[in-house]
Amino acid sequence: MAGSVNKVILIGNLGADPEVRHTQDGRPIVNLRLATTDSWRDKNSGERREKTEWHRVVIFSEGLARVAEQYLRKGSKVYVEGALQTRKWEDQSGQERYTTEVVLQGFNSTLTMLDGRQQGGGMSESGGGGDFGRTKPLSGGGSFNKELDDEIPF
Amino acid sequence: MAGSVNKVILIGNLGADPEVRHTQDGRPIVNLRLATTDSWRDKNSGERREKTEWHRVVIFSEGLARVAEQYLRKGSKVYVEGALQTRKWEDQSGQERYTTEVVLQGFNSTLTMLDGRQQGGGMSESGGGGDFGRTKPLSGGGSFNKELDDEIPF
Amino acid sequence: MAGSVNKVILIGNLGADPEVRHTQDGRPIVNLRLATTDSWRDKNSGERREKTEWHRVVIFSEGLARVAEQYLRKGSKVYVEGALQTRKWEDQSGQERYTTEVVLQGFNSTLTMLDGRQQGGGMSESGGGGDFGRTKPLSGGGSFNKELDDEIPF
Amino acid sequence: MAGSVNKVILIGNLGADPEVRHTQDGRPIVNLRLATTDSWRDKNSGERREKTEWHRVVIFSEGLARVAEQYLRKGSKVYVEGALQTRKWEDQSGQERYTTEVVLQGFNSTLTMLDGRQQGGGMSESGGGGDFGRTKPLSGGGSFNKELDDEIPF
DNA sequence: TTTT
DNA sequence: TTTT
Repeated sequence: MAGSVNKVILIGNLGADPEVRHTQDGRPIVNLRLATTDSWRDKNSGERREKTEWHRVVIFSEGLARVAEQYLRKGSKVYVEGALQTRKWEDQSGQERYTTEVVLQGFNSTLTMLDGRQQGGGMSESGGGGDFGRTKPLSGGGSFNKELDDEIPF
Repeated sequence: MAGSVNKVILIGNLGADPEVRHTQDGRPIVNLRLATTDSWRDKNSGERREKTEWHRVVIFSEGLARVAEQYLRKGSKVYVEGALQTRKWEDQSGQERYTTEVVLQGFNSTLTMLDGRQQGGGMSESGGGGDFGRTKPLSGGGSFNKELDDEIPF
Repeated sequence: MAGSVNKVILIGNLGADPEVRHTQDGRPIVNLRLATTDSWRDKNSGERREKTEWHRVVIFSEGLARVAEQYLRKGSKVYVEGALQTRKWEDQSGQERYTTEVVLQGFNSTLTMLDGRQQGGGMSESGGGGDFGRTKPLSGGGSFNKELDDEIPF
Repeated sequence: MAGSVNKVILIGNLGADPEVRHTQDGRPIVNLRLATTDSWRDKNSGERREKTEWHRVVIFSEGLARVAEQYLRKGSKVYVEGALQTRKWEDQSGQERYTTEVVLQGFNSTLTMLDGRQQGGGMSESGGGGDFGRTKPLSGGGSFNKELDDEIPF
């Protein structure tokens, strides 16, 4: 459709280490579980209330995927910019299910680490840190791989 | 959590007239089905490919809900700014299901109509049009009604 | 710096036809004057007040520049996504001046037309219209040309 | 104008402590100098190049201003969401000058601290830290005070 | 003037 | 399952 925009911006922390799968030709695809927490004061009780939202982030952009695999860990705080995508799948009983994800793929996708040092483990052997060893928000390199959705069993 | 952001920005067209439900105390809650379409040229075949993504938008902000009810129709083009929220529900067979929606509620929610005239019907009797008869992006008035999730059967 | 983001999102109308200049090697650079209008009701007087903000948009991305040149006209409504940049220049009297612009350059830049038909003139001969004859938000192609700032007299 | 959006999203570090001024009736207005840094690899030389952009942020929202005054210091990393605004002023020689700022005022303005602890000084006596002692992105409280632009000598 |  |  002419003139459409589909953009998600999240800042949150990883609830687990990145999950990495690979396509048949060896490119990495990374899944993140990202938490954002909203808190507010209840107008009636005056109590402070808090609600955490969990997001599924899927990184198809090769450069961003490699970076996420190397530098992100459980607890990492990241800025993520991608698009909403809902995919259909079948559960064990053959029923249709839908899962909505934030997809980083192609242009206008960004991943930036917001904590200079990793608080999880595993950084030492890989070196780097900070903004993944580069300093610019990492952007998707333009490869559109929508077909991958099909070939990958989530 | 300190320093978290959860923001969705969409520009698209309504696939149907807004669905309006009401809370027990009479406030409207509006559901929109919003389409965004992405198109690209396939790198291998060179063919133009297109993919439409459908989004569920739920408007809890009273002001925005009233405006959506009055002025939006199937086909309307809108700018929407809200937050991602996934809610759990049970299907008929008692199985847990999850639905992810773009929620307009409280601060930092916006709804702006992008077509000066309605292309669906129903605008004439209500007057208005353009940006709903006002010209500023309509913003959520701060009422947080997370409890509503429970009381409303989607 | 690690973890920095610089993003501007505007939806507004062009106050004039795009201005096009060319680099020595023939690439187009396009300047837009874009208006956004905010309106609100004065809390004291109750009167409706309105304020228009004018933005300078500079398009270095070759693809977006060509599209803007071809399809945008005075009055066109556009969605623009770019970055803030302030450049220094000297006025006639040799005094330092600063101008802040929204720059579309490289990744994470987007330009999308939001009115299907041009309301200014000049579209007929160029054909196109809608979302510039393609339907995906046009993104900057990755060419970083910061040096251009210097070679171009604004 | 119907359907306009004016939004700036920045993540960067403060180059100096917040500057605080007060209106005649005692409300604080805070100015921040915020740096965002973009880096890229030069396509010709292959060298890594870096460019820092400095932004003027003005906080009119009373709640956000108090928070910025209390918890932000030189070096603090923040997420800022506001709107672009260019104001005209006269220099000493009576010449018209323009300054573009990111204004946090009213709805759709947000300020979130992204470093849990202050690295500058001055936090100890004020306590707090983290997300300013609350955990939700702080939002402008809805007070539109555009008139302030006039009454304040920057 | 920040940060890495 | 994160974070404060």
